[in-house]
Amino acid sequence: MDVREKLLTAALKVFEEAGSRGATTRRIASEAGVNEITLFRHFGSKAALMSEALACASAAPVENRLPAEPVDPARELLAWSHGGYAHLRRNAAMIRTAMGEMEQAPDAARCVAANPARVHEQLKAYLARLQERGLASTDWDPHAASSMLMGTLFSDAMGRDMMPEKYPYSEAEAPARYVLLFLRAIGVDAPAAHHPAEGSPLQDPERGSTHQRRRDP
Amino acid sequence: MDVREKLLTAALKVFEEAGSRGATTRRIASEAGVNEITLFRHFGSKAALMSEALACASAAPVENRLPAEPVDPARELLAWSHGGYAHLRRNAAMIRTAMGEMEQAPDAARCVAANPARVHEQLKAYLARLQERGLASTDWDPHAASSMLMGTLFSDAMGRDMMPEKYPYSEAEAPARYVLLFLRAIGVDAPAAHHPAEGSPLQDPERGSTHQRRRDP
DNA sequence: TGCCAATGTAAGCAACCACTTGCATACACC
DNA sequence: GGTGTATGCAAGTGGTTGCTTACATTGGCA
Repeated sequence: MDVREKLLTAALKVFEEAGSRGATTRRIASEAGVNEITLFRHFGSKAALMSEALACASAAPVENRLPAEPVDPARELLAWSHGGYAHLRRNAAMIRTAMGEMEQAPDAARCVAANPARVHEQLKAYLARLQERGLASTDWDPHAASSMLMGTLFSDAMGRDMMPEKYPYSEAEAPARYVLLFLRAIGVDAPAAHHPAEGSPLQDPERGSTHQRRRDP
Repeated sequence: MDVREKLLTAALKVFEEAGSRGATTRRIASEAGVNEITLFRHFGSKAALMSEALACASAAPVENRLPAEPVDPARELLAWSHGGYAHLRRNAAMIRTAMGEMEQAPDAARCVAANPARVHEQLKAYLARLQERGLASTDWDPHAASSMLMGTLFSDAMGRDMMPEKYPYSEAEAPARYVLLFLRAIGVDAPAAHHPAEGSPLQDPERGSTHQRRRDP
């Protein structure tokens, strides 16, 4: 493994667990198994190293794609949520630290914030398309709905480390639980038997049987 | 204003914008308009000051209460969301910083996490009561639903400072947008004309008229 | 007036920080 | 063998940090 690369990943790891002030050049170099001077010879300054490490870390793409034309909203939103949630969980520590230092290093925070802003636009467009195609109700706002689904996944991914008792579901099944509620919110039918392996146990036993809505009581 | 109190609020403010490593005793004292030595004479050490400041800050109660017995779910959940959201917005900087330092100072993070964990239990109990009383559908999980509503409000409150363009709604109306979606998710009717002042403009024009659900197409 | 507690000023300490200089070592390539 | 390049080691620079010591000032109260 190249020395530069070792230093970059070490910088990211130390940053995650100590913040930029706690990420001292000594600690980063030691984490990379490299002399501290090598760090300066390669990157010139700590600031340059940190900014490069953060930039290349948040450039990692999210591997969840929504089709331009929706076909099976339940299945597509579930797959999308799984991918996005996994990405959030993988980078949870970095995201938390970068958010915590937004006031002191707004550029780092903005670099981390670029990704979700773009993803939000994609989801919003997909949801609007659902409405156009008659695949969902039309009496809700795609922007708010997109914020809702993303926010739910985000705060689960961030809070799971801080309040484990608040999240009894496994990371694997949590997104499905939220998506189920979300589909009801936007007026999409609950998924049919698409995923026989994981479809059934995610709802309460009396599933669907008592779906009463009080209409003008 | 007492010197102790001035130091505590100054410590909190500096912590919010610089983190615990950036919150130097010199800076806190200067922020409080007090000599640095007075800080040590009052609190003995920086760690003691910070822990007391954080403890008393996160002890501030959330002023949103849910009734033990639900009467008007839409109105009650909307009021609850408004209160909780306002509290989150007020403490957003502190919460972000504390979350970012979870790895280095887990006790501070746990002290901040205590409040939402308790609130989550209250909301979950309320939602379960809604189901028992037949005021909502029964084919969803109160735990996941509580996480969803809280997570939505939380990530809006945290992200609004970092990505203003992602949140075009004002802080005043954002909770209502989410609550509207949430009520649909849990199968509660949209609020009737309870809030004539703010009820109408929060839904799309064709409100309720095209609430179609594809049933076994 | 004298006393005492709270606060301020000045100076400094050891530890740590980012970063530099000077020199030794290793290894690849000609 | 000679040369250049990458790395390591030792030491040190000026600056900051948490915290201390010693002494002066203030103001309320007996």
